[in-house]
Amino acid sequence: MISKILVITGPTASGKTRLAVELAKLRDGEVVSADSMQVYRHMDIGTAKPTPEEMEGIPHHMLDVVDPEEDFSVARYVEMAARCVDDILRRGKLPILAGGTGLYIDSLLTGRSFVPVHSNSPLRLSLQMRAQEEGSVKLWQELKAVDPAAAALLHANDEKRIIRALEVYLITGKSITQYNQESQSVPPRYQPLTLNLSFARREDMWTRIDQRVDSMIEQGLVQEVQSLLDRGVPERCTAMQAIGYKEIAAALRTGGSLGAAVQEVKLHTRQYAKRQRTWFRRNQEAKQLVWEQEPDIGSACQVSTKYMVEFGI
RNA sequence: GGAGGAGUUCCCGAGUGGCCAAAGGGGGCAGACUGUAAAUCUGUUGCGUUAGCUUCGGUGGUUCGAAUCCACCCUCCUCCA
Repeated sequence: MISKILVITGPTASGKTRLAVELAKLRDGEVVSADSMQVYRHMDIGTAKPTPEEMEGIPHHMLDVVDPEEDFSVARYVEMAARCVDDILRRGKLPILAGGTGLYIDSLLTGRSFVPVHSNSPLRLSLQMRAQEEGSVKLWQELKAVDPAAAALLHANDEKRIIRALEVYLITGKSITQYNQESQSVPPRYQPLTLNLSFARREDMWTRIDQRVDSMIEQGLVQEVQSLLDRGVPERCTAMQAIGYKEIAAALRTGGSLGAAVQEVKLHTRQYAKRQRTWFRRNQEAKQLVWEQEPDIGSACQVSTKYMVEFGI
């Protein structure tokens, strides 16, 4: 018997957090965040992490689970989040998985397993250096020799994935294609009712994004970034790649214009939202909640409740 | 008023007689995505289904042929008054 859970997806600033809390209140649920950046401590403003007030007493999981300088990855996410979800289920409550990181959500739901090769091996470093010097095409050709199926799926410029595929083979002697096939045969871990939020017109989404970025600045995003830097968090670590952090950190380092950095943050956020939309759009099963102009949580709750009853949660 | 310089496709910016619907970058749009995923990568981007049509500030020339040459006009910038 596969447990049913509620999943809320959608691009950034589409109202996932608020809807999750409202539905949690209505159905005695707890929220499990599916966000690759909200997992980091001390990164609150720029990740739009729900505040205690916004949580309204609803327990939230998978927030603040690692320090910014720590390594984190999908594999760790799935492991930790699954534990949270199972625990919520065990306590007879409804798990509400809410977030914008498509890979994390899909990986958790499908029960996908990951190749037990850590991504910070010395081998990876040397492959990265070789990619710099010899070009990723060279590595792609090597991959093609040992794992033609993987090479066929990857573009010769897709350095990161080529390196991953290659390191898996070199370390385990087994191709990533084989691992992936095994992973696909695993039955899904949960049965989701997915609510996907989106805006009817992208201009409305852009407006909201701009407003959100402006308000992050007002709330002190610059200081938050500064304190991360003061803390010694290196600019190249994953956490500092987050939109809103990398741009401002760069401006602080170079003495560049903060105003220009803010413009960049807005642009990058829009582009990110676009990618999220692409990811979530391919889920044909998802129930679509489309905002006419702004998120209308009230009516979304009603519609969602109906879906939930149909679905049996 | 005088002397120079510049106006290119959504933006920046190359292009100085044919190989130019026009490099490159940005942005947009579309897509991919199995241990960095807020990352990374790909395709596409004047109109038309094709023939072809309409573009490079404007108008008119030169030429078999012009974004590229000439004339005048308009706008902007710099310098001298």
